[in-house]
Parts: sequence; C-alpha cells; structure tokens
Amino acid sequence: MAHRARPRGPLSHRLEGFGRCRWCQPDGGRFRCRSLHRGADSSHPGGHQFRHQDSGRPGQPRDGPFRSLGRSSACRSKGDLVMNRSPARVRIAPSPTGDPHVGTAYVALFNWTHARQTGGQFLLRIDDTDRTRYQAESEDKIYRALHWLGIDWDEGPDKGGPHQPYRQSERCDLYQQRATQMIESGSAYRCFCSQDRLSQLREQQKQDKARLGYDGTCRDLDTEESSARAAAGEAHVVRLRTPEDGETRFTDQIRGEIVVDNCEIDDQVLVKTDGYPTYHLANVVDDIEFGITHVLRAEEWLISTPKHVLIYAALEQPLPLFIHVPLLRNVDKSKISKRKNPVSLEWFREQGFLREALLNFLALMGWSPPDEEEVFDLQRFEEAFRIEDISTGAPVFDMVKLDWLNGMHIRRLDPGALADRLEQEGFLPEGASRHQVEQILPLVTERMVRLCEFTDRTRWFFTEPEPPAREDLIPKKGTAESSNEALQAAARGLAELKPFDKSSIESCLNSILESNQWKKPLLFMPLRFALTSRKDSPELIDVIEVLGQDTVLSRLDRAISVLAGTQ
RNA sequence: GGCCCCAUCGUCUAGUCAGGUCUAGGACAUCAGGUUUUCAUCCUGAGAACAGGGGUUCGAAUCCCCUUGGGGUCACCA
Repeated sequence: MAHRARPRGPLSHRLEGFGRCRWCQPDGGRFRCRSLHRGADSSHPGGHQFRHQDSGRPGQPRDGPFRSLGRSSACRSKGDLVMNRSPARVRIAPSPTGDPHVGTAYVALFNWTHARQTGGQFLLRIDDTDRTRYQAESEDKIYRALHWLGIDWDEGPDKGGPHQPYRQSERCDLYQQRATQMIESGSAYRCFCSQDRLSQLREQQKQDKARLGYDGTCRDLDTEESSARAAAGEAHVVRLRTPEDGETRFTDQIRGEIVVDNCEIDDQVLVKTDGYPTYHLANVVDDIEFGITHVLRAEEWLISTPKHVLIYAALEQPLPLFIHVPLLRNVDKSKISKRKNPVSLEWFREQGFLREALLNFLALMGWSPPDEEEVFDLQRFEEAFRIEDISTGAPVFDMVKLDWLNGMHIRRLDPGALADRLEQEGFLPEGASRHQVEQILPLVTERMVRLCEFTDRTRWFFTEPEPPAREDLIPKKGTAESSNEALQAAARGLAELKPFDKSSIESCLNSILESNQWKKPLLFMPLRFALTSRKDSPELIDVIEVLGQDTVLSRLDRAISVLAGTQ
C-alpha cells in the first residue's frame, strides 16, 4: 500500500507535549505555556497533555498507559503519534435508550479498526446510567446491530472480561467510591439544592443574560454539616468543584490543543439524586478502570472534555489520548437526527444495505483513502486507515452516495454469496428455492441498489405478474397491429424452438426481425411487457430463457388477449 | 448570547504541518455523448470550489490576524 505523509493542519495541532517544554515559562511558581492556542509561532511544538497552570492542582503522573509510547524528550513530535502502534485499548459506550444509532457504528468503526491495527482491544460498555430513558430491549438491539456489521468486541457485558461488569448500572459502588474520594480531597462536594431552585436559577440567568451554570450555593457548605445531612438521608447530588480561576487544557489528537478558562466550566453533577453517576463521572472512572488509552468519540463531547480532564486530575490519573471525530450531519448541517435522516442501524439493514457498503460509506465520512479508490472493504480499510488522518470537517450524510456504494458492493459479491445474503437478511420471496434464486440473481444484480428491491424486480419470475397495460404493449413507433403481429410471430417462433436456450432464442428473434424488416424495439418492447409487465426488465433473451417455454407462451397469449381487448 | 470546534466543486474529499510542481486532483450527483432491445452496468467528455478582507513573502488554498458563515455545547441526557 502506498504510504503517504499527509498530516493535516499546522504542526502544533498534531503534536503532543508531556510535561513542560522549552517554550514553557515559569509563572508564579507554576509553569505556564505561552504558546497561543493555534500557535502564533508555528515552530512551537504545541499542546501539552497535562496542565501546567491551574489553581494549584498537582502535576499529573507521567506514567500510565502512555509509558509504552517511548517518549524520550519532553515534547513529542508528530512522528511519535504516527508511528505509535502500540496496543490500544479503546471502547464505545452506547446508551440503551432507543434504536442502535448510525453514529454508534461510525465511532465503533474507527475504534475497532484502531484496536485491530495495534493488536489491542476493543471494548463494549453499556452506558445505562439514565434510568428514565432506559429501554430494556435496546441493549440487545445494540448487540445485534454490531454483530450484523461484523464489529466484534473483546470485552463487554455479554462476554465478560477482566474488568467486569461492563454495564455501568452494575458498577455504582465504584462510582460512589470515587465520588467519596473526590469529596474527601475537596475536588467535589455535596449539593442539596432542589431541582426547582435550579430551574428557577436557570430562568433567572437566562433573563439576566448571564452565563448559565450552578451558582455555588452548596459549594462551601461545612463538611461536617454536609456529611450529617447526607447521613440523615437528605436528597443531594455530588458536584465537581471546578477551580475558580486558571484554565484547563488538553490536546485533541486531530484538532490540537484546546484551552478553556476554568470559569467557563460548570460545577457539573457527578452523582445524581438517585445515586447513579452522570456520564461524566462514570465515563472517566470506567476509562481509568479499563485502562483505556484512546478516547475516540463524537465531537459533541469535545466541550465536556475539560470537565473530564478535571476529574482525571482529581483522581490523580493520567489522561488518555483524546480524538473527537466530526459529527455526522443532516443536509442542513445540523447534527444528524432521526427527524431529518434515517439513523437507525436497523433501518439500514431492513432497506438492504450491505454491511460492507455502510461501513465503507461511514469510513468515507471521516477519512479518505490514500489511493483515491473509494470502494473498499474492511480489510483494505484496516490496512490504510490511520487514526490521526480522521478529518475535522462536518460530513453531510449523503444517501445518494450510500446507494451508489451499495450497488458497487452488491456487484462485488459473487452470486452465491449474494444469494446467501438475501436469504440471511430475509429478502427472498416466500417459497423461493435456492436454485431459482441463483438462476435469477445474475439477471438483476447490476440493476439492484438496495437488497429490498429484489422481490419487486423478480416478481415476474417467481409469480404470475399482473397483466401488462394495453398501452405498455405498444411501443412509441408502433401500433396495436404491429404489436399484435410481433407477439403472434414470437409465439409461433418460440413454440417450435427446440432446444429452448439462449442461442436458439436469439436466432429465432433475429429471424423474426429480419423477415419482417422490423426495428428491434418494435418486437422487443411488446415482448418485454408481455413477459414481465415492467419496463425495466433484464435482457429479454435472458428473461425468455429463464422463464421457460411454457410460461413464455402462456404470457404471450395473455398479452395478445390484452391487445385485442378481450382481457 | 457566552464558550469551544470547523471552513476547498451541490455533496464526500485530496492538497495545508515542511508556501512554488495547483491554469486546485479524485469520487458521488448533474449534463452531453458512446455501448445497448428497456432499465441498469460499463466507457468518454463537460460544467462545477480554495467564504471575505488584510498581512508576511519574490511567491499563499497552504503561514498570521480580523471578519463572516456553519456547527456543537451551556441538564440530576448521554
């Protein structure tokens, strides 16, 4: 495979600093990196994995999952990232709240591929901490959808693994422990504010056009009082204590360094009143527990990552690498939604999209192949994909191109495999035998876009179709008389044919054309409608052969009656 | 609205990091031809883009700044 060196964006985007570098200047006893966000000085090696400057949080450990990256200098060069193919532990964490989402497949594809490329592991974690939106059947649907796509996982709720359970609702003790640890260290606190008060607060803030967020009422509650109230059973949540000043920074591997002022970060709820964790806590705790090395997720999480960074810091854990992939978009560029676009993986399956086509398409939504060959399978994708080449644009989900790709992949499958697929996915007409399917398939393959079309396109073969309309039997340059003559001649000629095969049929039709001095459409169009009752049928000679002599003759008779108006 | 992200044909993108080889390449779609009995496949061709403005430079799609536009996010949802 052709290798290319083609990183995107300024160098500073693609670098990763650990610890301080020579661009960092001491600032009030701490280190502060003076580089501009996007780097006024393009020679600056860029972002820092760990914050140098915040409100007194200790620097983070330098070991952890990244030891194996083999950094020898303080600042990593891009090359390190490119060549870092040490085993990755990655995950997806879908939420069982509805139909399996196409975005899940999109993110899963990149994660799964990166794990395979590096000989690492791909984990499935079920993010079921929202008990109000939870749907019991949704979890199974997620499994089924991923199985259908051919994306398998090394560890998961159904498979177990060294860190089980993998269902977050079953890990609440762990989150509680971590929350307690954070309360004790002062990086989190209990909040007893009612939801009513909070929504009033939000309304007021909206009116005042003030920044939305918690006002800190319970932030400085006396520790003993807080514990006593909690012990007495008073309802409360646990909130992250965000530093009042300073900033939080991290490096996104495809976007570069992201810096957010701490005053912009809300005191996020970590544990809800019902005792379940929010995404933010559960996600970080589990990623730590599972030894996740790369957090590759949708862009919508980018802005909550600083919160996560603060949680990692509070728990004194090293950060994973963050990669935020662009959101799939509706035509109007908004985040893809079921109101404006099909998003259920079940829908794509029911429509008869091939898993290869969907995956191929999804890959193209976030990445482009080095060789401009856009039709590929998973194996080729695995050879060519590089995690750092994921693009940053906002890809509009283009069904037209998906359809094209599906057709391409249909034509890439050999007839046997395609027949298997039709069978597995339930697209065969009732009672169709394997022999029949293999007989008819080659005639329709190059016309099919979605598998669901199969039944309609082959109805004339498996059943007696509705008789053709009279006007359909008369081609543009023909008349009722000419069509009648054509059908009669064909019926006579074909009735005598023996053997009844392609070459004999062809010469029979040719001789009819010749002896009558007819143009082809004059004979072929009436025949086509007589036999299939549709305009876009396969090659006529194939149709005649596959239908067999008896059926052909009876349908010709029927069409002749239609023409004569006797049927 | 605040903050964050993003910005090349209608759409997906290559090119941007290391500025010149870019009169900007490919794919889908569109249009026009060809093959053909229809539809389709296949083949050939055409039109179609660096958001705008400054700067740096001999030279900018590429580096810097500003503007504009789009998106995301601001939940006891994920």
